[in-house]
Amino acid sequence: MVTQQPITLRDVARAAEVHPSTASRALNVETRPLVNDGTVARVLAAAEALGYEPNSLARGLKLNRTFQVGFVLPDLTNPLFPPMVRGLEDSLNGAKYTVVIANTDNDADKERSVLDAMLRRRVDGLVLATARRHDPAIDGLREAGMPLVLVNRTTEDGGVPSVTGDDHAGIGMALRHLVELGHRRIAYVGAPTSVSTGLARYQAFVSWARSEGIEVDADLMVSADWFQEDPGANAFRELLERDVSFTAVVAANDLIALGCYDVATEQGISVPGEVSIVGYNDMPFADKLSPPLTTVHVPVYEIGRRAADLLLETIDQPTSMADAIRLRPELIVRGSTQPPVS
Amino acid sequence: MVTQQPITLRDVARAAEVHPSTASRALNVETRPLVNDGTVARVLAAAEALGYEPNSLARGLKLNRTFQVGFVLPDLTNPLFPPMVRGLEDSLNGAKYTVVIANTDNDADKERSVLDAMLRRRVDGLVLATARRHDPAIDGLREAGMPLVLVNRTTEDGGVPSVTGDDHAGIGMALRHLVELGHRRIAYVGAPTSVSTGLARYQAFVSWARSEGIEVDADLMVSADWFQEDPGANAFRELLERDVSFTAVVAANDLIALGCYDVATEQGISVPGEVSIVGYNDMPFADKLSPPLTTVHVPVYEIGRRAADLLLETIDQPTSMADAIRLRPELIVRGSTQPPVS
DNA sequence: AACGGGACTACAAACGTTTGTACTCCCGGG
DNA sequence: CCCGGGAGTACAAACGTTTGTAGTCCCGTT
Repeated sequence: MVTQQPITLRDVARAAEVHPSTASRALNVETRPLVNDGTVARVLAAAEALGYEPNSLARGLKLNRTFQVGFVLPDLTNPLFPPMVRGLEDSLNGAKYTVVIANTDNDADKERSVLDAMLRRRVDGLVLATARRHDPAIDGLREAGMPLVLVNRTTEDGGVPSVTGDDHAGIGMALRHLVELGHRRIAYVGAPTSVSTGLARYQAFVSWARSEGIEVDADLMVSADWFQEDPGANAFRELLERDVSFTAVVAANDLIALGCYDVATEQGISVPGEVSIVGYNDMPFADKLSPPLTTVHVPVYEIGRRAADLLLETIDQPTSMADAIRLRPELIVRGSTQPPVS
Repeated sequence: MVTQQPITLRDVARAAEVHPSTASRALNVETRPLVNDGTVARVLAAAEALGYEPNSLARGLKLNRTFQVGFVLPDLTNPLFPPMVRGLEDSLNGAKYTVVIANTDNDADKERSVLDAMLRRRVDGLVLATARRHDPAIDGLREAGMPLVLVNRTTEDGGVPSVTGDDHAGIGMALRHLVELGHRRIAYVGAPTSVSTGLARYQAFVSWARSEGIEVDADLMVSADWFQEDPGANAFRELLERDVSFTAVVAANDLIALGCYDVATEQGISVPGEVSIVGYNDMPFADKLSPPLTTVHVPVYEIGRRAADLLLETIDQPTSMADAIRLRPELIVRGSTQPPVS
């Protein structure tokens, strides 16, 4: 912990009595075979003894890399993202990379400007949580040859590696849970289909409803304007005004479910007494709501880790295939669902 | 958005028909007076036209700076921190700095290792949210000459700049609120006094109780083992077992208050019917609990911003005074407090 | 006995900046 | 007429790496 002025490669070279270039090759596992085993040992010992740590600026300058990757997300304050950031950092720090976070607040102008800043900062790669189904910004980045990985959402234009939760499976778990409890009239409070998750969850709901033999009634489906509480509340109000009967609702995410909660208390509807609600994401504090929210847990930390790994791969060999990794979610049953009373 | 291979200083020098060194001086506002006004104009124009962005690696290598600052915190997943991170980034990115986040999970070994990693990474400064009242790690960093700013918590060994909420004022707001509602028997569910916030809030409670003419009864004071839900629940249970009467409790933070909630429902005690509870921090979703939590809002984003500014100052002139900035909190009255029934 | 070549190592240039120093003008004063 | 000096600019070294190339040594083959 004492002040040590930086040890350079020259220092360890001198200590090992070799030329700096030899020391460099000895330390780099790629080039290590080029140098005699004895010398390698000497260099390694010297480096260890002196506590040598390569200067990543010099390294980056030479290799034309910044060892920084950008993470572009709507808003770090959304509880979905901190665990993802932890996953990213845990993976990337090990590889000596650094994560720089940028928030777009769902604003197109701001998104453009943060992407621009990232480019000028010369990040080595980008993790994007802001993809729309057709996204010119992403096309631009790809053309510019920037290594990319999408998380959470994907684009339909293909060719971009991504790591997401398996929305089809997840919605299936939610729906089957309700069906098993005995619900037959199940509503869906969705989200904009302009982003992949909104579309996928909608489609999954329809498809699972069919395969479970549940009636798919357009009157039972509404869409919130965004994945947030107020839009969710508005959508649920709209649903109630239609005056159709239902005993349960699947929400496109937890915040929308929260909006449904609000309207339910507002209108004196008991949850889960009169209507069961299941959310999506299992955000922190979902267990602290009243009633505790039954929801589908998506492995967010893991998504971060895998995205990091994928990005590193892409940086190292830009030719690599565009994997689309889907991680399996898990149903978390809490207090917001129960058999229908009817 | 098109692929542009990097423009270097040589390029703009060539375009402006000057030597790179002259271009460098012209672009740097510090050294600009050294060069003829006309040439400055020519260089600036060329740089603008070519879209020149200095390579920060080369710059950092020369200046012996990484333009990275570390943010060491217990856990990004704690909802207190994301807004703070946003504040930090908003301030630092403007100054071309990058924030690298490290979590300690409240583990001493891990803290040591992340600090070590930060040092080896040669960050230009550190923001610490993990200070204990006497903290050898911090002493070590100071001796090593690392620019530091503490947030949230402070150390008592002095001399380190810090940005915190004003806990004395905040606890005062909480207590006065309860007194104004008519409460006289008010309990305090505290937190470890080994960290500054724990101590300050405890002392503030005692001091405000006195000045408000409230009896300070040791039987009404317990301490949770940590700022978390389960420890809060245990502490509250202990308080109840003492079988002393009280009508309200001040909790040292929101999570501890949450623990009190849990025990209350568990033992059939109605909040706020039988006992009012006020928390501290105003964490996200505090308004979503049932009942919505009355709490003291601390300006976390602002803390981040100010910490960043302070750190930049400290980096630029290490002689600068060790300011201790205290930001004023605000009472947020929600549903967990009401006049005592008695 | 000479030579090709493998194994290893040293040399030097380069990445893109910043900055100390030296150079060239040109002007005014002695 | 010469010289000191200020203003402006160019030169070159340096930051700490990586890597292409050239050098040395020695062994085995002819």
